[in-house]
Amino acid sequence: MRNPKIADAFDELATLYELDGANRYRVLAYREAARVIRDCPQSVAELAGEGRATELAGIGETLQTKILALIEAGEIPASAKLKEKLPASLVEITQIPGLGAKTVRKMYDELGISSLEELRIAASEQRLRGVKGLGAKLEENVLASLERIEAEGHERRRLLSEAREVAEQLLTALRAHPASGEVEIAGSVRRWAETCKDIDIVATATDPEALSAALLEHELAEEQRSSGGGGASIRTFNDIKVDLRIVPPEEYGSLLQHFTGSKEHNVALRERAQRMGLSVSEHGITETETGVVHACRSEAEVYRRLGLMLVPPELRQGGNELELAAERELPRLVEVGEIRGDLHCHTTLSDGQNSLEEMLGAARRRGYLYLAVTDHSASHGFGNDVPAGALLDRLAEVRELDTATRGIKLLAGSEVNVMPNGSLDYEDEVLAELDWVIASVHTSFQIGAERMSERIVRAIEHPLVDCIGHPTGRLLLKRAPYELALEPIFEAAAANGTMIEINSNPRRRDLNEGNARLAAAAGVQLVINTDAHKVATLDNMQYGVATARRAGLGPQQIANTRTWRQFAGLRKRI
DNA sequence: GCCGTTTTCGGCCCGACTGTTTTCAGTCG
Repeated sequence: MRNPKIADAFDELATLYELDGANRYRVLAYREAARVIRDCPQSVAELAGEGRATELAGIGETLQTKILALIEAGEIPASAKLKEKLPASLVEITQIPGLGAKTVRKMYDELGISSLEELRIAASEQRLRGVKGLGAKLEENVLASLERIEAEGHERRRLLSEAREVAEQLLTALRAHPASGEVEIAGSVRRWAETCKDIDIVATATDPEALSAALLEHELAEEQRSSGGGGASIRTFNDIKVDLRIVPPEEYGSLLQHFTGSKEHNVALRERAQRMGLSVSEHGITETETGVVHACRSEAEVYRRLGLMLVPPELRQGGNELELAAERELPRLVEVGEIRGDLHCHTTLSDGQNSLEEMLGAARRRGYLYLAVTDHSASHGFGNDVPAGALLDRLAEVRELDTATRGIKLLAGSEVNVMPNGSLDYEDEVLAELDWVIASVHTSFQIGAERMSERIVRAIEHPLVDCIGHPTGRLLLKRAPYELALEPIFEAAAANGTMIEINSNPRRRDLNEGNARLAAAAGVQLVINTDAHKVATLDNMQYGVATARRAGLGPQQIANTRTWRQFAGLRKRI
């Protein structure tokens, strides 16, 4: 059983307990456990089988027993028992914004509401206001939420790239406004998370009303949600919610820290503060004993007062970053400016939109020292296949262009398909002519973890394969990774000197941060590539670098921060 | 239910907002 399924079961159990009126800290414990299980890079089912799930923070003997029961019986006995008492469909009602377990339980006890449809009818018949504490406004909100849920399914997340585009435009506009002081993006966008729900911006201003107005009047704003001296809120034309919060300069650091999150990071930060006799909020740091409040102008001050190094936003994940910050051992993270070359891109030869010359010119303008052009291979579908003959023609073209170009080395490469049995779709004699070979899986995703891992390991062991492309095949918000075991893959890659890619396409981010961290720890050389299909998407490098930063990786762990000469020294073939 | 610079019991992050109240519980980020 995979981790997300176990995590979902505990989330459901947490809500059931909450509906049952259990101790809130017990509920919290189940929710925390669900999060830990979801984020765990190893199979929690296997850990529990070995009696080692208790090594995870937040999982004790009781939860381990429940995990084993879940795997054995398909359901946690405690959940089954609660579902005899309460309809399981109440859980789904708590998903509606504004309706927590307490309210849902009350509506069930007093009105017998146990499904979304019953809720809709009761709200439209204005029967909810008969319950003490519920009123007309709630009925209105419930109906609006139900309508939205019907229209767009559950709450819509979007790719970071989509939100960043909007966030950066707004940031530029707000910073240019005469009333603005400090302006910064906060939230998941600032942490470079894979997906996000909304955009948070925090600011100081000489005239807060005027700065709020600037957001409301921005050309991207479709709906003005609210406004005032404390900030403003809009919805953009592409339906992204944006919150601007404005505070006095002396509280700016505290506010920025607070709204950058993550939630898990802030919880850990506050727990640490409490042990020091301090209390952290978005207004400042309070000495519990004296009540003295220290408002913080900068984020650095927030962390300094807690005895910590400034934690880069990408690392604020609620992992071990605070311990590292306390020991002054936070890693020095790789930066976009340190990337010296891109080793995965496409041209019009396969499915790209720009020519070889155009891609080379763009790479050169970026200041790269090398570029590998890696069009798809012989068996690639969609009419974008490149027969061996065409590849050899391209090779000659690359050699000629490389000789004629100063300042950047152009490499002849290919992104070859790894067939289901692990073989490649060009003959070795053809591959041997190339400077750089990426092997990727593009077909037959459903062959099971074991066969998929063997397939990729075989490609890794091929002497002419330099690198594995987008290793897990996931597409964010679209397609789950295919089933595979990464441990043997990382082990084989380290042993064979085959590099592994962090694909920077914002829909891929593959490897993801957790797996990139594990790969680096296993001694694998990582390469950050864009997989660009046109000149503009060479800019996606920032997303791959963000994933590496979130994995805590520095330039020494990323092979393409090297010059080409240094890079060549890391390769298995010279 | 978990966990230990509070160490096997007694705590467990904080404040704003909303809608409903007339002093606050519930929800959310």
